[in-house]
Amino acid sequence: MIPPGEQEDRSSGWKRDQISYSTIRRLSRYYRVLESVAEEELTHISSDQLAQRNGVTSAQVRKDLSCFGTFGKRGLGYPVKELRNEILRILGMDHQWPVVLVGAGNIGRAMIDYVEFRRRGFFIVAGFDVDPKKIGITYKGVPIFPMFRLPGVMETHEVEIGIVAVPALAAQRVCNQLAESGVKGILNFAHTRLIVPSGIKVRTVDMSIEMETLVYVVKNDGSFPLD
Amino acid sequence: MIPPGEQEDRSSGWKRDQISYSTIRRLSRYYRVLESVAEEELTHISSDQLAQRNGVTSAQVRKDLSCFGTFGKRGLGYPVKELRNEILRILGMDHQWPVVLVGAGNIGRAMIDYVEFRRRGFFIVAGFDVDPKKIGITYKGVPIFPMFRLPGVMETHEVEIGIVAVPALAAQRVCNQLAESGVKGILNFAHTRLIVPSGIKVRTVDMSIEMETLVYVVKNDGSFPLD
DNA sequence: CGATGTGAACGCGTTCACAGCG
DNA sequence: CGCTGTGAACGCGTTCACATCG
Repeated sequence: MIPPGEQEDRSSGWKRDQISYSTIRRLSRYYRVLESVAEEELTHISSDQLAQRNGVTSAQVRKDLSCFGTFGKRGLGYPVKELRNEILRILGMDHQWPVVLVGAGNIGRAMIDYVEFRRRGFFIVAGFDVDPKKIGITYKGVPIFPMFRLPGVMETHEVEIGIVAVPALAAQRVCNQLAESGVKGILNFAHTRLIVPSGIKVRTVDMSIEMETLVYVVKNDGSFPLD
Repeated sequence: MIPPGEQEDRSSGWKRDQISYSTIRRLSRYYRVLESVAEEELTHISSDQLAQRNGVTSAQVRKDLSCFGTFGKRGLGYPVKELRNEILRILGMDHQWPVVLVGAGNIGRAMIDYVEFRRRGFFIVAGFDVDPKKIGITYKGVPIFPMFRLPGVMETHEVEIGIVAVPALAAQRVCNQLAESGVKGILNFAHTRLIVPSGIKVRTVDMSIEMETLVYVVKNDGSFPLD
């Protein structure tokens, strides 16, 4: 049913293969380590060091990286800064990503506050809300607009990513509005499964599920890894 | 290196087996569907209906449930309310879980606001912060205390779960304090990998990683499932 | 007949082990 | 010799297929 799925090369010489969800998430964590190591002026790092700092095996690190190219030097390790830049590029963090935020409640404002976001190249161009008391204000430099301005703002800023931080009951409606405005990816904090047209990617972060998973392992001294 | 790990039966007649992380998370979602279905006064639901409402296969649903017992009736489906209660019990949500919150910033307050939490049996007994401006106030009925009161509050309320909602730089210190006060599980929102004594479970929710994963699939039209 | 429960088959990510190279 | 890169082996969660039972 699924065709062999050819996959052409990108800008630099990638290997073709199917990259897994887990690999991408680990890449994101390797990057964090490389960032701090770079400050220590170390020039090279071994797969084993990277592994230990992330709670995985060195073979895992090497496999993950080998999906994208050959970055290491045998007997030496990986050049810290080069590898860091490489991962940056792979993740698409080598340029800025404009983002819209729907819902200016606590979660929404937390996202605006989140300094790590800015550092990683995400910037929230505007927030949107239905609450008249929130509309018109500017929170930490981010203007909060009424919903009807969503399509316009998304178009002018060429926004592809939206954050949904509204109550569960409003989430699907907001999601539809984002979809109509041409969103490509949604980070959803609402306690609901969103239905989207095919092609739009949704990542839901559900605090309830996280808590329940945590409680389960605590209660049963569960042995599966949580992280 | 890891001993075979026997696993004894609990209260009612569970099956012994190794439950997977994914199974628990799905259970949490099945529960949500059962909740809404129960309101529609339907008495039974098939694995197929449960599956479609969650974007998984019916075989998956049956396998998941069969880990914990035999709840369905052949040719009929699963009794909605019974199954709901069963899952409630499996997840440990059949009783209240007192929780402490460290960090009364936006994320912290978002957790206090999060109504779903209350409904699921989590209640935040107190918040803690180092900011004198926050200490002493009460947010939505939750008092905010100075850090030194953490051990006392945790003991009197027999708290096992803590939420870390502080900046990355403070997270490990807070984590240590929680550990010393006898925490069993931590939900961590800080952009850091926490080091904990063995036995303490940590679930980290890192918005940066979520965003970067999302961006990757958007950018490369990634084909792996995000949710 | 309809839907569950489950052993067997499958697919895929992780780990192992070692060849290869600086 | 040290560490990378990688094919092969492994383990495990998912899917298939069907016996089973109301």
